[in-house]
Amino acid sequence: MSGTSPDFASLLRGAGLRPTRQRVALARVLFGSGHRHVTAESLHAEVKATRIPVALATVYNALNQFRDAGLLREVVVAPGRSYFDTNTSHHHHFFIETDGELHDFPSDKVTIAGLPAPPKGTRLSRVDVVVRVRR
Amino acid sequence: MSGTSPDFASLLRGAGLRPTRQRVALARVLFGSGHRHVTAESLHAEVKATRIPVALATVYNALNQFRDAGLLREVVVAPGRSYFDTNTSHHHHFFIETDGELHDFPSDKVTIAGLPAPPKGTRLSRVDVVVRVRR
DNA sequence: TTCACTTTTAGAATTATTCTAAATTACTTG
DNA sequence: CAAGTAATTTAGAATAATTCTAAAAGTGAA
Ligand SMILES: [Mn+2]
Ligand SMILES: [Mn+2]
Ligand SMILES: [Zn+2]
Ligand SMILES: [Zn+2]
Repeated sequence: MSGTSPDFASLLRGAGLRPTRQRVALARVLFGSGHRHVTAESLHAEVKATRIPVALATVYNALNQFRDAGLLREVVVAPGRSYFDTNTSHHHHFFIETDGELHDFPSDKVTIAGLPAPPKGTRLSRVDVVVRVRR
Repeated sequence: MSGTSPDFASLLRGAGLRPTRQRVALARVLFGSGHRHVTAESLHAEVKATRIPVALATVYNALNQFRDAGLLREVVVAPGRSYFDTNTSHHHHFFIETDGELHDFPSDKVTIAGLPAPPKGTRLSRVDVVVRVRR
């Protein structure tokens, strides 16, 4: 039978990370369903609800490692908190300022024309578009 | 004779803020020359160098007040620190990730087409474009 | 001048995040 | 499988940015 449940251990190994109990639990929550935007705190709460013990420091460690491995990207839209995004493909965001929610929107319909060239001695890293809205 | 030095007291009064010694000193540094992107720490250092005593808490207070009054806008591009921008007109930013520098670029040459409509029940607040580059 | 507010300030508090050093766990090898 | 070693987790301390508190100082109206 073909695998219906994704293999998080392999995902982690492929990223050069040992598939420990807590990394697998975190990966399951992060990558088990559709794309997610989480904070360290929110992810910590979700995984604890899963009855697997994880320290908040481990969540921070894992998020940083997952990001460094390219499994996540970090999005900074509000002062004082980082969001981690399971959607690593090219896309942009709505940020609902009134309640701190982030929503994706695809970049393929969006055209940005007329961007100036990067300053001398620099290479383009990424173009972020954040559409801020309020209720 | 026509005033060659801008009148920061009036600027502050016009914003509904008393022109105290420290607010005037802060305004002078912020608005006395071309557009600036400062952090609370960097502004604090600059004003202290001017021999006017200011507490860091006062700098935070003033930056928040100036922003609320529309004299500044706040820009969040990196986790854990806020930049305050004296350019309140519509424009976008280069962010040099390797050294934390922010540079303006005018929005009038930039065209963003195909943005989806704001989610139901929300109003557009602002569209931020950040071009991230590294050395 | 006086007086009622505002503002400033030092230092404590808060929040998000990272660090430390010790305990535990994962993988390798025998 | 049993060790051994290196990687990981963890509780709690430490840091960094920012806000709060309550008391002292300053501002401007009268
Ligand atoms: Mn980080
Ligand atoms: Mn703020
Ligand atoms: Zn996203
Ligand atoms: Zn700017």
